Amino acid sequence: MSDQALPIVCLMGPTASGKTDLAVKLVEQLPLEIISVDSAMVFIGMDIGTAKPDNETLHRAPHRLIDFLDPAESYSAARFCTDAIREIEDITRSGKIPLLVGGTMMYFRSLLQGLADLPSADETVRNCLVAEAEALGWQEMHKQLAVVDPQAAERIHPNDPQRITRALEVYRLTGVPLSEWIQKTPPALPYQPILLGLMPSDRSVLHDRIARRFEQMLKQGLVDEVYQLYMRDDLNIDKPAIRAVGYRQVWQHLSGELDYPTMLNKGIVATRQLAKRQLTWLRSMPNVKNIDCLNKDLAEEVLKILAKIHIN
RNA sequence: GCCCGGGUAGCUCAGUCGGUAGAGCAGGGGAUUGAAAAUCCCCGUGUCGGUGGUUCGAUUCCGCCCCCGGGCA
Repeated sequence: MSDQALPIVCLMGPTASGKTDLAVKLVEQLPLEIISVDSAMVFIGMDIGTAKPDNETLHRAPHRLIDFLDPAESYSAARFCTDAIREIEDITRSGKIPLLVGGTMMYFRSLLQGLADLPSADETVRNCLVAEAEALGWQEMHKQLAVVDPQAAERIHPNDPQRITRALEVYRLTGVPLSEWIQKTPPALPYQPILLGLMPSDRSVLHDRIARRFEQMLKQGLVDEVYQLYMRDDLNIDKPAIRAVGYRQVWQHLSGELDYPTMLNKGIVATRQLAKRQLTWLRSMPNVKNIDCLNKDLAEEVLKILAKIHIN
Protein backbone atom coordinates (compact mmCIF):
# COMPACT_ATOMS: atom_id res chain seq x y z
CA MET A 1 0.00 0.00 0.00
CA SER A 2 1.41 3.32 -0.93
CA ASP A 3 0.64 6.98 -0.61
CA GLN A 4 -2.88 6.42 -1.83
CA ALA A 5 -3.81 4.51 1.30
CA LEU A 6 -5.99 6.63 3.53
CA PRO A 7 -4.64 7.41 6.97
CA ILE A 8 -6.03 6.25 10.27
CA VAL A 9 -4.61 7.58 13.52
CA CYS A 10 -4.18 5.16 16.42
CA LEU A 11 -3.74 6.64 19.86
CA MET A 12 -2.66 3.89 22.21
CA GLY A 13 -1.71 4.04 25.85
CA PRO A 14 -2.07 2.50 29.27
CA THR A 15 -4.95 3.16 31.57
CA ALA A 16 -4.86 6.61 33.22
CA SER A 17 -2.46 8.02 30.65
CA GLY A 18 -4.90 10.69 29.51
CA LYS A 19 -5.99 9.21 26.19
CA THR A 20 -9.54 10.49 26.31
CA ASP A 21 -8.62 14.08 27.18
CA LEU A 22 -6.08 14.15 24.43
CA ALA A 23 -8.46 12.62 21.89
CA VAL A 24 -11.11 15.20 22.68
CA LYS A 25 -8.63 18.03 22.14
CA LEU A 26 -7.53 16.56 18.82
CA VAL A 27 -11.07 16.15 17.57
CA GLU A 28 -11.80 19.78 18.33
CA GLN A 29 -8.96 20.93 16.10
CA LEU A 30 -8.72 18.39 13.32
CA PRO A 31 -11.16 16.59 11.00
CA LEU A 32 -11.04 13.42 13.10
CA GLU A 33 -13.69 11.10 14.47
CA ILE A 34 -13.15 8.84 17.44
CA ILE A 35 -13.49 5.08 17.48
CA SER A 36 -12.95 3.59 20.92
CA VAL A 37 -10.63 0.58 21.19
CA ASP A 38 -11.64 -0.66 24.59
CA SER A 39 -12.93 -4.06 25.60
CA ALA A 40 -14.71 -2.75 28.71
CA MET A 41 -16.28 0.50 27.54
CA VAL A 42 -18.40 -1.50 25.13
CA PHE A 43 -20.65 -2.53 28.01
CA ILE A 44 -23.84 -0.72 28.91
CA GLY A 45 -24.09 0.31 32.55
CA MET A 46 -20.36 0.11 33.14
CA ASP A 47 -19.48 3.78 33.14
CA ILE A 48 -17.61 4.83 36.25
CA GLY A 49 -15.26 1.86 36.46
CA THR A 50 -14.32 1.98 32.79
CA ALA A 51 -13.73 5.74 32.91
CA LYS A 52 -16.18 6.16 30.07
CA PRO A 53 -16.39 9.78 28.92
CA ASP A 54 -19.40 11.60 30.35
CA ASN A 55 -22.32 12.86 28.27
CA GLU A 56 -21.00 16.37 27.97
CA THR A 57 -17.68 15.05 26.62
CA LEU A 58 -19.43 12.66 24.28
CA HIS A 59 -21.48 15.53 22.95
CA ARG A 60 -18.32 17.47 22.12
CA ALA A 61 -16.45 14.42 20.88
CA PRO A 62 -18.62 11.45 19.95
CA HIS A 63 -17.09 8.01 20.51
CA ARG A 64 -18.04 5.04 18.40
CA LEU A 65 -18.02 1.49 19.77
CA ILE A 66 -18.82 2.30 23.34
CA ASP A 67 -21.90 1.56 25.39
CA PHE A 68 -23.75 -0.84 23.13
CA LEU A 69 -23.39 -4.34 24.61
CA ASP A 70 -25.11 -5.91 27.61
CA PRO A 71 -22.64 -7.11 30.28
CA ALA A 72 -24.06 -10.61 30.03
CA GLU A 73 -22.69 -10.83 26.50
CA SER A 74 -19.10 -11.28 25.51
CA TYR A 75 -17.25 -9.25 22.98
CA SER A 76 -14.13 -10.32 21.13
CA ALA A 77 -11.22 -9.15 19.06
CA ALA A 78 -12.94 -10.50 15.98
CA ARG A 79 -16.18 -8.66 16.64
CA PHE A 80 -14.16 -5.55 17.31
CA CYS A 81 -12.42 -5.86 13.95
CA THR A 82 -15.70 -6.21 12.09
CA ASP A 83 -17.22 -3.27 13.95
CA ALA A 84 -14.14 -1.09 13.66
CA ILE A 85 -13.73 -1.66 9.94
CA ARG A 86 -17.36 -0.72 9.45
CA GLU A 87 -16.86 2.51 11.39
CA ILE A 88 -13.56 3.31 9.70
CA GLU A 89 -15.20 3.00 6.30
CA ASP A 90 -18.11 5.11 7.42
CA ILE A 91 -15.88 7.89 8.71
CA THR A 92 -13.60 7.76 5.70
CA ARG A 93 -16.57 7.97 3.36
CA SER A 94 -17.63 11.18 5.05
CA GLY A 95 -14.22 12.66 4.32
CA LYS A 96 -12.89 12.51 7.84
CA ILE A 97 -10.01 10.62 9.37
CA PRO A 98 -10.65 7.87 11.93
CA LEU A 99 -8.97 8.35 15.32
CA LEU A 100 -8.78 5.02 17.10
CA VAL A 101 -8.26 5.57 20.81
CA GLY A 102 -7.87 3.02 23.53
CA GLY A 103 -5.88 0.64 25.64
CA THR A 104 -6.96 -2.76 24.40
CA MET A 105 -3.79 -3.55 22.56
CA MET A 106 -4.90 -6.87 21.24
CA TYR A 107 -7.75 -5.18 19.43
CA PHE A 108 -5.27 -2.79 17.85
CA ARG A 109 -3.04 -5.61 16.79
CA SER A 110 -5.88 -7.69 15.41
CA LEU A 111 -7.11 -4.78 13.39
CA LEU A 112 -3.71 -3.69 12.11
CA GLN A 113 -2.23 -7.10 11.40
CA GLY A 114 -5.33 -9.00 10.48
CA LEU A 115 -7.01 -11.93 12.17
CA ALA A 116 -7.20 -15.49 10.86
CA ASP A 117 -10.58 -16.65 9.67
CA LEU A 118 -11.23 -18.77 12.76
CA PRO A 119 -14.53 -20.06 14.09
CA SER A 120 -15.85 -18.06 17.02
CA ALA A 121 -16.13 -19.39 20.54
CA ASP A 122 -18.42 -22.37 20.94
CA GLU A 123 -20.08 -22.75 24.31
CA THR A 124 -20.72 -26.48 23.93
CA VAL A 125 -17.19 -27.38 22.92
CA ARG A 126 -15.74 -25.19 25.66
CA ASN A 127 -17.88 -26.74 28.35
CA CYS A 128 -16.84 -30.12 27.11
CA LEU A 129 -13.14 -29.22 27.23
CA VAL A 130 -13.39 -27.73 30.69
CA ALA A 131 -15.13 -30.86 31.95
CA GLU A 132 -12.40 -33.01 30.46
CA ALA A 133 -9.76 -30.82 32.04
CA GLU A 134 -11.40 -31.16 35.42
CA ALA A 135 -11.21 -34.91 35.11
CA LEU A 136 -7.76 -35.23 33.53
CA GLY A 137 -5.95 -32.04 34.49
CA TRP A 138 -4.60 -29.31 32.23
CA GLN A 139 -1.26 -31.06 31.80
CA GLU A 140 -3.14 -33.86 30.09
CA MET A 141 -5.06 -31.40 27.90
CA HIS A 142 -1.78 -29.84 26.91
CA LYS A 143 -0.49 -33.26 25.90
CA GLN A 144 -3.61 -33.69 23.78
CA LEU A 145 -2.83 -30.39 22.10
CA ALA A 146 0.73 -31.53 21.45
CA VAL A 147 -0.69 -34.41 19.42
CA VAL A 148 -3.03 -32.39 17.21
CA ASP A 149 -1.09 -29.13 17.07
CA PRO A 150 2.53 -29.50 18.19
CA GLN A 151 3.36 -25.96 17.17
CA ALA A 152 0.67 -24.48 19.37
CA ALA A 153 1.63 -26.78 22.23
CA GLU A 154 5.15 -25.50 22.05
CA ARG A 155 4.24 -21.85 22.40
CA ILE A 156 1.33 -22.30 24.81
CA HIS A 157 2.39 -22.99 28.37
CA PRO A 158 0.82 -26.06 30.08
CA ASN A 159 -0.47 -23.71 32.81
CA ASP A 160 -2.41 -21.52 30.43
CA PRO A 161 -5.90 -23.04 30.38
CA GLN A 162 -7.43 -20.26 28.34
CA ARG A 163 -5.14 -20.73 25.37
CA ILE A 164 -5.14 -24.53 25.60
CA THR A 165 -8.92 -24.47 25.50
CA ARG A 166 -9.04 -22.18 22.52
CA ALA A 167 -6.49 -24.14 20.52
CA LEU A 168 -8.29 -27.44 21.15
CA GLU A 169 -11.62 -25.79 20.43
CA VAL A 170 -10.47 -24.61 17.01
CA TYR A 171 -9.15 -28.06 16.18
CA ARG A 172 -12.32 -29.87 17.26
CA LEU A 173 -14.51 -27.42 15.41
CA THR A 174 -12.59 -27.42 12.14
CA GLY A 175 -10.29 -30.42 12.11
CA VAL A 176 -7.51 -27.97 11.27
CA PRO A 177 -4.92 -26.97 13.88
CA LEU A 178 -4.93 -23.38 15.12
CA SER A 179 -1.33 -22.93 14.01
CA GLU A 180 -2.28 -23.73 10.45
CA TRP A 181 -5.13 -21.24 10.52
CA ILE A 182 -2.83 -18.53 11.79
CA GLN A 183 -0.47 -19.05 8.89
CA LYS A 184 -3.32 -18.13 6.59
CA THR A 185 -4.03 -14.82 8.27
CA PRO A 186 -5.34 -12.36 5.68
CA PRO A 187 -3.42 -9.16 4.91
CA ALA A 188 -3.70 -6.12 7.09
CA LEU A 189 -6.01 -3.18 6.65
CA PRO A 190 -5.77 -1.20 3.42
CA TYR A 191 -5.11 1.99 5.35
CA GLN A 192 -2.01 3.80 6.41
CA PRO A 193 -1.93 3.66 10.19
CA ILE A 194 -0.19 6.38 12.18
CA LEU A 195 0.67 4.84 15.53
CA LEU A 196 1.05 7.03 18.58
CA GLY A 197 1.97 5.44 21.90
CA LEU A 198 1.54 7.24 25.20
CA MET A 199 4.32 6.12 27.54
CA PRO A 200 4.90 7.72 30.93
CA SER A 201 8.49 8.88 31.40
CA ASP A 202 8.08 8.13 35.10
CA ARG A 203 6.10 5.03 35.98
CA SER A 204 5.59 6.08 39.58
CA VAL A 205 3.64 9.15 38.48
CA LEU A 206 1.30 6.91 36.51
CA HIS A 207 0.97 4.66 39.57
CA ASP A 208 -0.02 7.66 41.60
CA ARG A 209 -2.60 8.73 39.06
CA ILE A 210 -4.02 5.22 39.01
CA ALA A 211 -4.46 5.19 42.78
CA ARG A 212 -6.10 8.58 42.89
CA ARG A 213 -8.37 7.71 40.00
CA PHE A 214 -9.59 4.48 41.58
CA GLU A 215 -10.34 6.32 44.82
CA GLN A 216 -12.20 8.90 42.77
CA MET A 217 -14.24 6.20 41.04
CA LEU A 218 -15.32 4.85 44.42
CA LYS A 219 -16.35 8.35 45.49
CA GLN A 220 -18.36 8.69 42.30
CA GLY A 221 -20.33 5.56 43.18
CA LEU A 222 -18.53 2.61 41.68
CA VAL A 223 -19.85 0.29 44.38
CA ASP A 224 -23.44 1.25 43.50
CA GLU A 225 -22.73 0.79 39.83
CA VAL A 226 -21.40 -2.71 40.42
CA TYR A 227 -24.29 -3.44 42.81
CA GLN A 228 -26.73 -2.85 39.95
CA LEU A 229 -24.94 -5.62 38.08
CA TYR A 230 -24.54 -7.78 41.18
CA MET A 231 -28.31 -7.85 41.72
CA ARG A 232 -28.96 -9.31 38.29
CA ASP A 233 -29.28 -13.06 38.27
CA ASP A 234 -27.74 -13.53 34.84
CA LEU A 235 -24.30 -12.20 35.78
CA ASN A 236 -21.46 -13.77 37.73
CA ILE A 237 -17.74 -13.39 38.28
CA ASP A 238 -16.94 -15.60 35.30
CA LYS A 239 -18.44 -13.18 32.81
CA PRO A 240 -15.79 -11.24 30.90
CA ALA A 241 -17.49 -7.94 31.79
CA ILE A 242 -17.41 -8.67 35.51
CA ARG A 243 -13.78 -9.75 35.37
CA ALA A 244 -12.77 -6.27 34.29
CA VAL A 245 -10.36 -4.43 36.55
CA GLY A 246 -12.20 -2.77 39.41
CA TYR A 247 -15.49 -4.55 38.73
CA ARG A 248 -14.05 -7.86 39.82
CA GLN A 249 -12.73 -6.48 43.11
CA VAL A 250 -15.91 -4.58 43.95
CA TRP A 251 -17.94 -7.67 43.08
CA GLN A 252 -15.81 -9.70 45.50
CA HIS A 253 -16.41 -7.01 48.10
CA LEU A 254 -20.16 -7.23 47.57
CA SER A 255 -20.06 -10.99 47.94
CA GLY A 256 -18.19 -10.65 51.22
CA GLU A 257 -14.93 -12.03 49.92
CA LEU A 258 -12.99 -8.78 50.37
CA ASP A 259 -13.41 -6.10 53.00
CA TYR A 260 -13.46 -2.51 51.82
CA PRO A 261 -9.78 -1.60 52.38
CA THR A 262 -8.63 -4.83 50.73
CA MET A 263 -10.92 -4.20 47.79
CA LEU A 264 -9.55 -0.70 47.43
CA ASN A 265 -5.98 -1.94 47.49
CA LYS A 266 -6.57 -4.85 45.13
CA GLY A 267 -8.40 -2.62 42.71
CA ILE A 268 -5.47 -0.25 42.53
CA VAL A 269 -2.97 -3.09 42.23
CA ALA A 270 -4.94 -4.72 39.43
CA THR A 271 -5.03 -1.43 37.56
CA ARG A 272 -1.28 -0.97 37.90
CA GLN A 273 -0.74 -4.48 36.59
CA LEU A 274 -3.02 -3.78 33.66
CA ALA A 275 -1.03 -0.65 32.83
CA LYS A 276 2.19 -2.67 32.94
CA ARG A 277 0.84 -5.22 30.45
CA GLN A 278 -0.37 -2.45 28.19
CA LEU A 279 3.11 -0.94 28.23
CA THR A 280 4.62 -4.31 27.34
CA TRP A 281 2.34 -4.44 24.30
CA LEU A 282 3.29 -0.92 23.33
CA ARG A 283 7.01 -1.64 23.49
CA SER A 284 6.60 -4.72 21.35
CA MET A 285 4.64 -3.02 18.58
CA PRO A 286 6.63 -1.88 15.56
CA ASN A 287 6.52 1.64 14.10
CA VAL A 288 5.02 3.30 17.13
CA LYS A 289 5.85 6.94 17.73
CA ASN A 290 6.25 7.20 21.50
CA ILE A 291 5.13 10.28 23.34
CA ASP A 292 5.51 11.02 27.03
CA CYS A 293 1.99 11.22 28.42
CA LEU A 294 3.31 13.26 31.38
CA ASN A 295 4.37 16.04 29.05
CA LYS A 296 2.55 19.25 29.99
CA ASP A 297 1.99 20.27 26.39
CA LEU A 298 0.87 16.86 25.28
CA ALA A 299 -1.86 18.07 22.94
CA GLU A 300 0.40 20.60 21.21
CA GLU A 301 3.09 18.00 20.83
CA VAL A 302 0.72 15.57 19.16
CA LEU A 303 -0.78 18.26 16.94
CA LYS A 304 2.74 19.08 15.77
CA ILE A 305 3.41 15.45 14.94
CA LEU A 306 0.17 15.14 13.01
CA ALA A 307 0.82 18.36 11.13
CA LYS A 308 4.16 16.98 9.97
CA ILE A 309 2.42 14.09 8.27
CA HIS A 310 -0.17 16.40 6.74
CA ILE A 311 -3.11 15.73 8.96
CA ASN A 312 -4.55 19.17 9.43
C1' G B 1 9.87 0.26 86.49
C1' C B 2 9.18 -5.21 85.98
C1' C B 3 7.56 -9.62 83.01
C1' C B 4 6.48 -11.81 78.30
C1' G B 5 6.33 -11.60 72.74
C1' G B 6 8.52 -9.42 68.53
C1' G B 7 12.38 -6.43 65.50
C1' U B 8 15.03 -10.80 58.80
C1' A B 9 13.52 -8.29 51.09
C1' G B 10 9.01 -2.35 49.76
C1' C B 11 4.89 -5.30 53.07
C1' U B 12 3.40 -9.95 55.95
C1' C B 13 6.26 -13.60 57.82
C1' A B 14 9.37 -18.48 57.69
C1' G B 15 14.28 -20.14 58.79
C1' U B 16 19.39 -21.05 60.12
C1' C B 17 20.45 -27.48 66.52
C1' G B 18 26.60 -21.45 64.80
C1' G B 19 29.17 -21.98 58.26
C1' U B 20 26.13 -14.60 55.95
C1' A B 21 18.92 -16.70 54.35
C1' G B 22 13.55 -17.94 51.52
C1' A B 23 8.07 -17.99 50.72
C1' G B 24 3.55 -15.18 49.67
C1' C B 25 2.17 -10.40 48.22
C1' A B 26 4.00 -5.88 45.98
C1' G B 27 7.37 -4.43 42.12
C1' G B 28 10.14 -5.36 37.31
C1' G B 29 10.70 -7.95 32.41
C1' G B 30 8.23 -10.97 28.72
C1' A B 31 4.32 -13.66 25.95
C1' U B 32 -0.25 -12.57 23.62
C1' U B 33 -5.00 -14.74 16.82
C1' G B 34 -12.92 -14.67 18.73
C1' A B 35 -12.63 -13.99 27.23
C1' A B 36 -7.47 -9.77 26.25
C1' A B 37 -9.31 -4.76 31.80
C1' A B 38 -8.47 -11.90 30.10
C1' U B 39 -4.86 -15.85 30.66
C1' C B 40 0.05 -17.17 31.45
C1' C B 41 5.79 -17.38 31.86
C1' C B 42 10.52 -15.54 34.05
C1' C B 43 13.16 -12.43 37.93
C1' G B 44 14.74 -12.62 45.36
C1' U B 45 22.05 -9.52 48.38
C1' G B 46 18.83 -8.14 52.24
C1' U B 47 24.43 -3.62 57.34
C1' C B 48 18.92 -10.76 59.35
C1' G B 49 17.47 -3.48 65.06
C1' G B 50 22.40 -1.48 67.37
C1' U B 51 26.68 -2.59 70.04
C1' G B 52 30.13 -5.55 72.91
C1' G B 53 31.48 -10.76 74.14
C1' U B 54 32.25 -16.24 73.28
C1' U B 55 34.02 -18.70 68.69
C1' C B 56 38.29 -20.36 63.32
C1' G B 57 33.43 -18.26 62.12
C1' A B 58 27.47 -14.97 64.95
C1' U B 59 21.71 -13.18 61.64
C1' U B 60 21.67 -17.70 64.92
C1' C B 61 24.45 -18.36 71.68
C1' C B 62 25.37 -14.62 75.91
C1' G B 63 25.43 -9.32 77.98
C1' C B 64 23.93 -4.35 77.45
C1' C B 65 21.21 -0.64 74.66
C1' C B 66 17.25 1.13 71.27
C1' C B 67 12.31 0.48 69.00
C1' C B 68 7.21 -1.81 68.59
C1' G B 69 3.13 -4.78 70.69
C1' G B 70 0.70 -7.09 75.14
C1' G B 71 0.47 -7.90 80.43
C1' C B 72 1.65 -6.46 85.70
C1' A B 73 2.49 -2.34 88.63
